[in-house]
Amino acid sequence: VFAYNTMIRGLSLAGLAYKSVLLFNSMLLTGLIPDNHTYTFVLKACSGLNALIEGKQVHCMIIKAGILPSTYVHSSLIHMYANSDGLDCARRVFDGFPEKNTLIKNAIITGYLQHGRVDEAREVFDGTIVKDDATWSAMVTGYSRNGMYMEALGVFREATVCGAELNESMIVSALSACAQSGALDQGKWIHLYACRRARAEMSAVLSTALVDMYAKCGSIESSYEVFCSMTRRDVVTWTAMISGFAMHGYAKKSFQLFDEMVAAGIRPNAAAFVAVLSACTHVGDIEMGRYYFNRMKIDFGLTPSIEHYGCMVDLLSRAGHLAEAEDLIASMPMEPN
RNA sequence: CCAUCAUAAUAUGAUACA
Repeated sequence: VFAYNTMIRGLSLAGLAYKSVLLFNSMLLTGLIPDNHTYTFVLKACSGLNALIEGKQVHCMIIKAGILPSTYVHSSLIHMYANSDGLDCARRVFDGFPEKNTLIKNAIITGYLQHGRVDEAREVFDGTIVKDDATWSAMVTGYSRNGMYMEALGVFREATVCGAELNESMIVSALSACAQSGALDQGKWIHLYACRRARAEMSAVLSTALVDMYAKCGSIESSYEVFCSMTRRDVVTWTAMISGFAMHGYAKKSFQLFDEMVAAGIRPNAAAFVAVLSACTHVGDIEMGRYYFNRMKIDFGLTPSIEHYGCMVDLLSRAGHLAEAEDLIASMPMEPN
């Protein structure tokens, strides 16, 4: 059973959720009895596949096997239903769970937030007396993802007041809320807080959130300062900085950073190309636009997505090259949106 | 018999136009 569990989990972690479910199936055929671990892993694979029917089958097996209410198994069930568009079923699992603890509440709060049902999430959140860092973090992130930045920052402030430990996810989510709402002062405060709590260098994720926050709040200098202070940068960091300069109209700086990134051995992905193409659009540089659009295909073997075509159409149209823009739309392998 | 090792849930950054 242990070997199967490890493989079922491994396959779904490796993005092979389909094989993971198949392996679960062959495990059953051998006559082995799955344990609680097995159920959580295969449910996670079902979540990743949006496999509601298979998930329900597993749920039935859990019931028939007489599995007692278990935080892990039932959190996984809630997660699976929420992910597979079965929020009502998720609620029923939640309601049927006795002695609701923090973990099980976190699962249903997250489920509601994924579907934009913030009021219901808030209700459970308020009813959660013992909140752990995931509870706070889920609520901040959920509000932020649903465009309710003030509410997100409100919950963040509440967490600080309650003396809850602010973990990195929560700080990153709060910074994202500042970025999207232009709350520079609040962002600066969080920056100071993050500096104080950091024992070593901040993680790339946190620093990137700062780079993004300063850029979007109009403070490109501070953004670049944070960027320069970093010793490790991944493709997301570079992309945040490139789009920061693009938004402020410093296209040359964006191009320069793009080249530096490639020289540093970081492979640009689709998002990096959107960023550099948007730099072209903001200054109307058709030549550079064509250059990067071609490099993307030829040098990096990336297939342009609808966003890339969108950037090019935007760029060409603004410069009055309407016929070329129209031809490009006609040449797209996908339906224009 | 002892020692050692492996498997649990939820949250977290970038991307044009609008």
